[in-house]
Amino acid sequence: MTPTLDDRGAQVLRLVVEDYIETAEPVGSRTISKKMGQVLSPATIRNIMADLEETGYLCQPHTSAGRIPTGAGFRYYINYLLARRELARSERDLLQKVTVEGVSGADDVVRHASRLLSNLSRHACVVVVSRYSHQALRSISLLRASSDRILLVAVLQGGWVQHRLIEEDAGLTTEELEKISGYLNEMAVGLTLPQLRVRILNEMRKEKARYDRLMRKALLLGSKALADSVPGEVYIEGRANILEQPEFAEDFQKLKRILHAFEEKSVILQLLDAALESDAIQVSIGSENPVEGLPDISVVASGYHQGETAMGSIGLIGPIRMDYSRVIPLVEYTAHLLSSVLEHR
Amino acid sequence: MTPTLDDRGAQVLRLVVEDYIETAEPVGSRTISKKMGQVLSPATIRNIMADLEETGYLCQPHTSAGRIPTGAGFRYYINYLLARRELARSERDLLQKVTVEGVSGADDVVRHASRLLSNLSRHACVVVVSRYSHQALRSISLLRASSDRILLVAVLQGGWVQHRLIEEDAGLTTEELEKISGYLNEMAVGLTLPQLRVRILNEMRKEKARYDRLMRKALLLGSKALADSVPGEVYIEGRANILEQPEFAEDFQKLKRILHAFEEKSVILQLLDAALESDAIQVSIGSENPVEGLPDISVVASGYHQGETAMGSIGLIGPIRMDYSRVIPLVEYTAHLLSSVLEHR
DNA sequence: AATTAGCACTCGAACGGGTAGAGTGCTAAA
DNA sequence: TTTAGCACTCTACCCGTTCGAGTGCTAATT
Repeated sequence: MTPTLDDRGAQVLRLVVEDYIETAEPVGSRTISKKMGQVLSPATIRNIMADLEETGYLCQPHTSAGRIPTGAGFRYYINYLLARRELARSERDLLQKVTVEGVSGADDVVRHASRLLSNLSRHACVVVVSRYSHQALRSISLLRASSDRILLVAVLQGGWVQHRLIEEDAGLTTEELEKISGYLNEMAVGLTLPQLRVRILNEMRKEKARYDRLMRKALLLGSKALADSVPGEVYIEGRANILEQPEFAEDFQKLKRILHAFEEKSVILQLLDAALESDAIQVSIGSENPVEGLPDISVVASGYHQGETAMGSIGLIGPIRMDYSRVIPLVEYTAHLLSSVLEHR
Repeated sequence: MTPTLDDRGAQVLRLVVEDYIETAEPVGSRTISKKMGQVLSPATIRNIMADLEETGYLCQPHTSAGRIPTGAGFRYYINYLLARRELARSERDLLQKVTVEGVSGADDVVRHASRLLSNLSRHACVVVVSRYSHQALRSISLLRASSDRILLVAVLQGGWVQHRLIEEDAGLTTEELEKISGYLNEMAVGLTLPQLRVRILNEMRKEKARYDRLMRKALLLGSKALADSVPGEVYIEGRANILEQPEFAEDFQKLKRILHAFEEKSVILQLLDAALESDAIQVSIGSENPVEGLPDISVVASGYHQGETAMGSIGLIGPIRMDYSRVIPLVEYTAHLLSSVLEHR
């Protein structure tokens, strides 16, 4: 599929991409010639660049400017030319420390990781926790919250806690509540929330004929609590990093589109969707990303999991001109870290 | 203190402010003359405006431009000249509906309100929930979260739920846990979280001499859970509205400062701090606000409460040139709404 | 056959002058 | 006290010029 380049072409492409990542300016033949130690003259480079332009890897913003990489150029770079710059020991330690230390719930873990990742990368970091619903239940408890409200607390496999208030007028005594709790627990443990929901609906059909008032109550409360599906959470840290990118500072329209996107949970979810199920890094460059109307950003994301279950994804959002050689190892490491920290919860 | 203006001066000031709020452009004498139905000629208006400039209510960005109001000008306008534009019935209904409907926890209530308020006002809306710690406890429960973690769930007066995971290696049985729960509950009910903390520390001192193992455990767990103070929450909705303001679209530096501020919880807390204790609307104009380095924004905020307890504040953040006549009633109504909705939780 | 020097060409950014227009302040008349 | 009149000021905008970076092409060189 992708046309393969000869060595020289590849090297020039690599240098152009890397220079452009660094400067955000079109790259000229002279610059590349210098970077190669003047093994080839600017004129030769020009010929090579003209070829690269024909192949679709480079383009010119206008006739008398240098070249900038196209989406395809970046794609080729990432697929074949990228030299990963692994994290420094100190960075790994920092991430590890911050992620583990002084945080209690699994929610805190991902938030801390996100914050730090955005700081280290100087890009906006997004974490999606979408798969509460894939985690098995460890326990369910019902607590009285007020005279007409009951609090259902669900502890999931691995540190996630969900709670929900249910309206409930029939004055249940503490003992009854405990009994109901017990019923629900018996049904629930080991199931996921959606599975529990289905089970409750089934039981309700059977139960109609039966007599146990409390069991009926248990089913009713359970079905109320699970009526709406479990929402995912989206945390975004370091949005303001977007402002530091010259391409967005100069083009206000692009900036607006991006910052608007950050306000819409659904858009963010779409952007990171591809990474959800996979443990491998997903990179979507510019118009490759699944959201129409955001052709100017790249997303580098990876799923993270808890035991066998995919739990969500973490990713960076920045300009197409991201420093992939650094950003990819960063995201990768953080995702692995999350997975391993969460495993022991 | 504040110099009082004669009728004409006040009217001109009012018209200048209102025109400037609308257009974001310096206002000329001709415009004002027209707005007054040409009762006075531009030349006269110029004299009046020159007076207003001397008094410090207006200023000129440069010699041959119209006038724009100073901070003091806005302050005078808000204190003495503002004509409130009350909300339409439909808006009140909408706010009421969205705030009450389909939400369960008190947290949801404020978030929904915030979102809607930002939409109605077209400004960024901030809600602070800082006073969990002022709410009395209704109940405390301990649940086993995993083999080495216990989940403490605290239900506060009025729909707020706090939970925290505590590391705990000594394998406690369910019965023991229940008993400990009971101990804590006895101590806790009716106290606020900080009060409970103090009480636990006191009891610990006394308890040292005594013998009850479970009671000691209860105190230990309680003190662990309450070690760090209760954090407040800050929700920001509609940040992107800032981008629609011409003054920020044109001045990138200002924009950056504001969006950076949104990333720092502490800055936001400072901005809304004055509103916390008070039920009355607080307006801080430009450099009046307590945060250095944000002289270009105004904050219109009000506290909201639950029963007798101040719970937090809700406010709008926008350019100095906000439409106060509309924004003030909006915030006021929403804050009252929050207070009344939360009261019945 | 590949490379390169040389050169004409193109385009954008930066600079400067000139103009139009909005708005002012001042003065003198009403 | 108000206002008409007028000179003045300043900005925004347009336009032409220049400068420089970078190109493509061609012909000479290796």
